[in-house]
Amino acid sequence: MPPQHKILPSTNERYDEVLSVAARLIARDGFEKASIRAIAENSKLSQAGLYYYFSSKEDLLYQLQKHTFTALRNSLAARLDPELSPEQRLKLLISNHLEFFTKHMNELRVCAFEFQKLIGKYYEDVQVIRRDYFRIAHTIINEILDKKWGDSLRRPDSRRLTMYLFGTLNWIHMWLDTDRATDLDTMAEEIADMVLYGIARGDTK
Amino acid sequence: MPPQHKILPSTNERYDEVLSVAARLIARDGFEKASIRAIAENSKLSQAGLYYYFSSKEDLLYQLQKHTFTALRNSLAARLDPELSPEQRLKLLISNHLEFFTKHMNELRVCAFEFQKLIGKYYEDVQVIRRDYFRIAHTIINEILDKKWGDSLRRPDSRRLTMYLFGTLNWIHMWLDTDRATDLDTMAEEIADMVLYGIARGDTK
DNA sequence: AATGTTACCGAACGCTCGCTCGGTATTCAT
DNA sequence: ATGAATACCGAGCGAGCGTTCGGTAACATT
Repeated sequence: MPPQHKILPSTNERYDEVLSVAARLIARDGFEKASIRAIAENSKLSQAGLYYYFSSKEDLLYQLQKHTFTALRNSLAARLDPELSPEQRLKLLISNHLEFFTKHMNELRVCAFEFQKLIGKYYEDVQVIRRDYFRIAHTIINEILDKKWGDSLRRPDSRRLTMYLFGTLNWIHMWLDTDRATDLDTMAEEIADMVLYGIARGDTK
Repeated sequence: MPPQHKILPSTNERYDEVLSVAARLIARDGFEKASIRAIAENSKLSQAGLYYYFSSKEDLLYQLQKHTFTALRNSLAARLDPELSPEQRLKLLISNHLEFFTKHMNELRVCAFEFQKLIGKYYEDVQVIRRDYFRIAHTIINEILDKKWGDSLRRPDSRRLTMYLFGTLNWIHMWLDTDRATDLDTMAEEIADMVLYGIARGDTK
């Protein structure tokens, strides 16, 4: 675990507000352009005051990503029932992801697009949770492939398929209008249907 | 068209080298962290010398994106044969995109992830080409949907489906190893098959 | 031979950045 | 009552940023 400036109780209003403000500004302006000064002002803190809660700007980004990604993974893990078919679990993963999107758009955006800005131990520590989330999806997709392809030589690569799905999910930040995010249930079904059954007629293949 | 510092002949070695170096550094470090100093040094130019070719850092990003995106769209347009079925045209779009990826990875990455850094007229000018590229994909997908869904109420939204596809394509920059990019043909087929026919058995739907 | 254009460069300006330092008011424990 | 911990703040440092300015050598034109 990377060095943390201070161990704080998780119920700290100021701390949470700073994270929320930082997520908003970093999501809008990018990590480099979102200055400590701007984050402090919008949190009603002085710049120096910020450093009571975070040891550096990178530490702030790290806390934000770790907190968000952990919440996303836990939200999924809590819902996944091993009794469900892999197809149903895939739909659940997608709708969980999109639901999380509506609730924590800024935070998720920062996780998706700024995670390469972390280096060294900060990076690796977040990467652990990231990989965990990936592994869940990867396992589901592998089970789906088992049913259709078995050990066939034409079986597609499950890791890449998982990446294709995450591409679709993460790219939503780039085009979906903040306010019009009402069709999330429809979208979750659309994406699941596309990945599972395709958009073209099966018999013309 | 945004103000251009200078109209230069397109066959200018120095100019091309600066664009190539800038693409490499911006792809690696991001637009803000890739400094004019670093770009100049790697181009064997002084900082001041750079401003002979570009009026500002934003102008440099604009030139890079416009040049790259135009080449991508033209490459696709030249290959698209209206005689082909929409399914075949979709495969062609995907393999053209991935082939362009292998040849101009840095440039494409900058187009995908830094296009929001342009503002005003710079942004809109690139957006025109971007939209053109989108429209081509959108049209193809609409034709595919026509065959399966017609006017059915359950027909999925073609714009969103197009965005899902671009998400998959653009996200490849985030995970594909530079050197190991040998399976591009396999990947193009994988993506096309996933989008067109899905990864699960059709009869268990 | 004189003039203009092209293709640069060294130096520096003004600004913003992340971060630190010394201090302070408030709360809490002894 | 006193000392320590908590939760900050004002001011400023040094570094790096994009950009500009005044110059200049090489070449082309007249």
